[in-house]
Amino acid sequence: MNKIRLLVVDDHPVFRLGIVSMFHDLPDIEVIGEAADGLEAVEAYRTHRPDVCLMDLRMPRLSGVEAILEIRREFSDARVIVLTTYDSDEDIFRAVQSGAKSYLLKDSPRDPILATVRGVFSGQDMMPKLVVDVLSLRLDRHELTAREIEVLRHLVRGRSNKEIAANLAISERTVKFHLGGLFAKLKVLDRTQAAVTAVRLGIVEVG
Amino acid sequence: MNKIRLLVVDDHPVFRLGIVSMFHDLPDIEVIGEAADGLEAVEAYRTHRPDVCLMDLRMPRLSGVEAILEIRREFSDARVIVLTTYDSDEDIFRAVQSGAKSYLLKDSPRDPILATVRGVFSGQDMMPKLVVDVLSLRLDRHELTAREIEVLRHLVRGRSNKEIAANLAISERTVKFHLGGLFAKLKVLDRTQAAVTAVRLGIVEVG
DNA sequence: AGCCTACCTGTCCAATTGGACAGGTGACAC
DNA sequence: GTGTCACCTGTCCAATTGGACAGGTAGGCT
Repeated sequence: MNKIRLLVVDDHPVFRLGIVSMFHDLPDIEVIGEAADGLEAVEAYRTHRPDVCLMDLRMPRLSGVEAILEIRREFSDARVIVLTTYDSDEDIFRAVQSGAKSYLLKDSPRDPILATVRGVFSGQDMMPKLVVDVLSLRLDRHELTAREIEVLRHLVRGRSNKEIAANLAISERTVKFHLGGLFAKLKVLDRTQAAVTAVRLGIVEVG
Repeated sequence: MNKIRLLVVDDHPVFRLGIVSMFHDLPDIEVIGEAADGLEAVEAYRTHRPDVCLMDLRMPRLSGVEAILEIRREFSDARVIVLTTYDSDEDIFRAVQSGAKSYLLKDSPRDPILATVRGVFSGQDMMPKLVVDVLSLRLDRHELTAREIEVLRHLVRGRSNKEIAANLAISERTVKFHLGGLFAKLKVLDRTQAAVTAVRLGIVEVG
């Protein structure tokens, strides 16, 4: 019998250890890899091709949402379960938009976590009621494009339009174009509000 | 040989499992008790009299800081290490004030955690550079004048200089004057970076 | 083919921004 | 008194910003 092959992604070593211990000695699940941030997660996914991935959201270098997007771009059938501390509607929304199959909080007891891994492995989406409630409130929101998110990342780091243009190898005018799209989608009026909003909603991580 | 007797306090079952696993099979440390919130921690401390206590901060019923204060009121030589997710200057400040011997983040690797437990057991205070940095940032924050903080709060909410001026009943020029002071003290070059920095350091709360 | 989308670019212009000059006040301490 | 500090104000100017025009390409879907 083949066990469910699990990839665990979390930047907290101790939490990873807890997760791994939780799955220790189970007859039907085994942890076949660990990653400490989004970049490592993408690499580990390419290497190990796990059946299911447990993914934290807020991590250095590449956030969980960014990692899920990248993984699902390469492996559209990837089954990722978000396991995080945070339950803000924005975190939930972005995680589900990015293609996560479930959304669990880190203070969940052991049994629901095991049940979710088994359910997602068998192809089900296992969204708790909380998630459904949150999503029903915001069906109208539009996703930011990949380019807009790139520009937003630079913006949050305090780069000027000129610097962003040089960095992305596009014209300054095009940077303004993407900023316009961002302002509209984030419902703000200038770059400062956009930066604060991006940080508040967790669209861009700051360190 | 007597092992270091450790009490682990955290409201996340998975995280407690990780901690306990980390100390499993060590020759010189053993976990002799666990608690899931501050009240349980105080009771467990009375019962077990551990050598060292690992304590989370944000927990139900009684917070980590409250638990430390209560424990140290009864056992003034108690050695408590804070182990938490949060690194805001307020959390760090209050933990150090309450008498914690060290302050670790949950994303710390295994070895520094072990080293800290051993160091604190032998009577040292083990404050990582993080704590020193954050406390000095807190001093920097206090160098901001009351007016500057007011301006900063408006800035983070996306107000223009004109709007801030109207709101504070001062001239637009004076707003610029305060902004200049903020840029220098926050070591940034424009309002966008100032806003992001203010949010990152927790000087202004959002959401 | 037509349609849609993401993406890219240009010119022109009004508004905003941030800094360099230069100068005020009142309060509190030595 | 003198000094210091937070606070306030002005003019002038270069740079940046953001928007209103008005276009372009490449790829996917029907």
